[in-house]
Amino acid sequence: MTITVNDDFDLYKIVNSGQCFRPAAIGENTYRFITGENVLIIQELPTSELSPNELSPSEVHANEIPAFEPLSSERSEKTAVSNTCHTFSVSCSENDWDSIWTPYFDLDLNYSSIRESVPKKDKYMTHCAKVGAGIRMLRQDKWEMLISFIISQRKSIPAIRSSVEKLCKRYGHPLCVPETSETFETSETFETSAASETLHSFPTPEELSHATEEELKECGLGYRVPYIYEVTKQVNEGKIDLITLDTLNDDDLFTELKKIKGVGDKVANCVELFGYHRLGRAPVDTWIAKVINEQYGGINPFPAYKEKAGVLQQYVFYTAQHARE
DNA sequence: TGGCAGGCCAATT
DNA sequence: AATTGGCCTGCC
Repeated sequence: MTITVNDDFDLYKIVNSGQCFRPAAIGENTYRFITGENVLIIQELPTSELSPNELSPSEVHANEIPAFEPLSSERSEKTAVSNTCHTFSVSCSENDWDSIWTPYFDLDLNYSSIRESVPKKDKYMTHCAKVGAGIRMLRQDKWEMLISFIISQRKSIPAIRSSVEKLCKRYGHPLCVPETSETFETSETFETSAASETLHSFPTPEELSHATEEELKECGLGYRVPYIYEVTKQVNEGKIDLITLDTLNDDDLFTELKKIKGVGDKVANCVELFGYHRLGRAPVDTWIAKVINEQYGGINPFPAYKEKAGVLQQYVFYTAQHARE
């Protein structure tokens, strides 16, 4: 079926914003998302027309702003408009779109107004909001975020993806993948990467408890193995209840998450932002630290943005990662 | 080819 | 409280 979105919504940027590790591009303007037992294939359709007062793609990325270039040819020029009406073909029912995917993509929150609320005097933030427009804060699974971001330390994004996929393949269970051949055009470049193999869920705590420490090492987890092993045991024994933790305020949740072995400031903030949807959290990693030093004289600008900090952090992170000097 | 990657922990001041 | 070395592994 076809759906429309009247707010910032850019699948390429979402997939490449660092907040998620499993969603992927599987074809021309076509992406696959997974949450729980559900798999979504979503394809952006060409925009029919722009309203007169909307900016055209070339205007959006013009000016003397450092050139923003897509990482690869996966992305066609036509889809670069982020702040207009988008049409998508989706593989799910209307009911599933409303009850599962609308919350997942956080479509009830107006992101363009967050973007536009950035004061002009914060020039760098304004620039990043423009470059990152279209990113949304996915409401992802708490357990998956906790494990994924414990794994993420001292790893590059491709390495994180690789480890997470190994965990899914070995300990998750098979998922039903929507049929794509009729509704969606799949280009040859992507077919081999995703379409051929069966897709697995992210392992539940129970499923992951079947892994021995020796087996976890084979997933490329290195020194993080005891962290993963320990937290899995604690969750299964009920010593950690990720759902109940959601009743805590941001600071108390932070304190509790940091009690977990292998979870420091950065990971705790990531779990809060991506797993608990605490949008006031702005994790400081090496990229953001660099920006704070080079653009803000060493003073972290995010806390002042209160409940918008997390969204803006994603814009900045995306910009920093994709900037070409 | 080796340095480094989206850190954290423990030991040391 | 602040600083520092060590750590598994894979990617560029």
